[in-house]
Amino acid sequence: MARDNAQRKHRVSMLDIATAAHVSPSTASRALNGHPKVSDEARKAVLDAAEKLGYVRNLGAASLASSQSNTIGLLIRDVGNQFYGGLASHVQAETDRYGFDLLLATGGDSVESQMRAVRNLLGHGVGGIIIASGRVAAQVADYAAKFVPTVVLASGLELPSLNSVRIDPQMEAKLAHIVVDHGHRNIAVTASSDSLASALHARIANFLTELIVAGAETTIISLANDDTDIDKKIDEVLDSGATAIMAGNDSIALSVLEYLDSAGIACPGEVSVTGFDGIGPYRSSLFGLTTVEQPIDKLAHEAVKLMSRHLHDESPHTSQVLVRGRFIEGRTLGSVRGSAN
Amino acid sequence: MARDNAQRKHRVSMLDIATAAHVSPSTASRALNGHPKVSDEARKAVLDAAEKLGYVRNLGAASLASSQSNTIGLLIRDVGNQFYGGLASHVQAETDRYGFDLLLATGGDSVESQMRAVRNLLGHGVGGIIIASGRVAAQVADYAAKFVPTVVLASGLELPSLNSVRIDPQMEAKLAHIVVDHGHRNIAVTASSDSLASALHARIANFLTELIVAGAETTIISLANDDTDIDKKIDEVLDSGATAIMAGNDSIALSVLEYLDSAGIACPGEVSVTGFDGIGPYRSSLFGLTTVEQPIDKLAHEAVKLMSRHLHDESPHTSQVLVRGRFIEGRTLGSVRGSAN
DNA sequence: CTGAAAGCGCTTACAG
DNA sequence: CTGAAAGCGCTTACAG
Repeated sequence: MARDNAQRKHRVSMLDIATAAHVSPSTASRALNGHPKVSDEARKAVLDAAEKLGYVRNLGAASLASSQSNTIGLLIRDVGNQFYGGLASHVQAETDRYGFDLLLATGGDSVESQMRAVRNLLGHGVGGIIIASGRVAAQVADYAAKFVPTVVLASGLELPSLNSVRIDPQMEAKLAHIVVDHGHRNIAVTASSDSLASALHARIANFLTELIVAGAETTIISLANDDTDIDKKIDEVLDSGATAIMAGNDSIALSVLEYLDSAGIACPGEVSVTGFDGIGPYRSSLFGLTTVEQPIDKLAHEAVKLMSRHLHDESPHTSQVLVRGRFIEGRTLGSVRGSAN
Repeated sequence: MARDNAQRKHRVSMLDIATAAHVSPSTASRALNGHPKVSDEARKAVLDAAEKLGYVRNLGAASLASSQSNTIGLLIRDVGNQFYGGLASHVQAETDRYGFDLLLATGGDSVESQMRAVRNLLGHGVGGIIIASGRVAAQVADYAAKFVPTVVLASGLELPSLNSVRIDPQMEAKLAHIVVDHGHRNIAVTASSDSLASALHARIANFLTELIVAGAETTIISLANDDTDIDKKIDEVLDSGATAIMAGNDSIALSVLEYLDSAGIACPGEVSVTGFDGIGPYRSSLFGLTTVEQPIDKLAHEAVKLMSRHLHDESPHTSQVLVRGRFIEGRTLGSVRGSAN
């Protein structure tokens, strides 16, 4: 209680507690790690001493000595992004359940910064890495996989050499199909000009494939990262006769809705809009956005489960897991005038 | 390129690169750390070898040996929360600028889980800890501060013994004042029944103080964490004559707006609503929410700056930094009928 | 400018 | 069940 406050220098070490508990460092270590072959006496003495002295285990030293690690790293592109932030939150919950410690690192948009983040995680001795980002370069994932078990989560990357967990592409096809079923035959799809945006690219590709197969005419709205030009581009596709806009995600859909609102263009009266992700405020009934909900809880669950298997078993084969999403019926998708619903 | 893929066991160590570069480990270490007193020859040889061999420095071992650390830890309650997620993202950007590595840990709602997160960070040898959470127990912050420099960010905690950075409470007062200026005299304020929600508590207290001083009548809407009962509570305060509801943050404000919308109660016609935070989709013109924008970029900037000072200087005194926010005029705050605006 | 040596805090065969 | 000892990968006075 009444301790000097400038004494944050000397951290109490395992040796300190071994001494206090009158046992050897070996026994202290074993007791602290819940090793079975320790007498109850010894265990209690050690645990009490640790508690009393406020011991904090030096994880770096521990994993150095054991060349094992109980902590897994999560590389996230941007926790400021509602979807990935939510995903991270669920991954946290899952690793908790499994008893792993979680270390998050965020890697910006460049390959370089992602590499740095991975190296940072690796440097801290994580036993495995989960990469949750719509913008991973395959090269970053490959690099990580060279060192520790790696699973790529909710990204567009799906190489046979990589473990991955993502939403079933069926959902993307299904959404496209639903739009067509509403009578739309001229449909604009937003695309990203960012080469790293693999999740978006994969999604758009799935949309387009389905639309084309269904015989719809498609237009692409190419968006840069912070596109301020979106208004003009929307006007253009509208002029060219598009009756629906399928946005790559809810955030983009929201930008579209905002523009339509400001321009006095009725939605879905004049043009329908769909999103993707279905997370947080984007789900608000006030928006009424027609979208697909990505099951971030299940995605996180599968990712950690897969990681756990790789950490424990020797199963050296990689796997690609798909989880189902859910269609959210909103008010922004309407039927084309004069068509059957 | 064509390496065996099962060989992820042996990581290349500094010794490997020292050998490859024909120098001693000492020199290798110095070269890698950018130590000035190394010949250009040696430095180049080492750096080349490191690059070629794909060296990843073991940060744990490094900080173990030097008892120093260049990485700082960020404890975040929930990155799934738009505000804290965004804040984390900015903190990341700032630590990058300063050349720190960042490790994130998320601590759930309980003191216990927060403690665990802090211990985890500490165990990984971080040199300092930033706690960004609206729900920190003072005890957690105190604990962290016992070991490393600690700054509490955007929380309600503001003890003289703790470094803190938060939005100027003036902004909270100002918002309350603006509401009164719109002629409202009977105002409901949402409050949280969660004892850990210090940021919310501080905010509510500031609202109430200002409202009471301004002579308004106030009612408190007490909300549990996942309150499903919010509808009834809103009805009650409306029945009792409230003409405005000041929500503790935008997310709560959104819930209120959704209910009003579903119940067909006009906003701001029959009742005005304000939020707080002003981040991301909550800022959408489609909501038109009247709120206050927290300057997360500045908050992050000040927090990291403060941390940096504590890491480098010896300045042992703690400081409390306040940054200004910005009032966002939306459409959800209206004037009371028959009052001056 | 460079190396040999000791040590950071832990774990883990190895021998009791 | 327990301890002495060696070693994990690094850094840093200390002596050249």
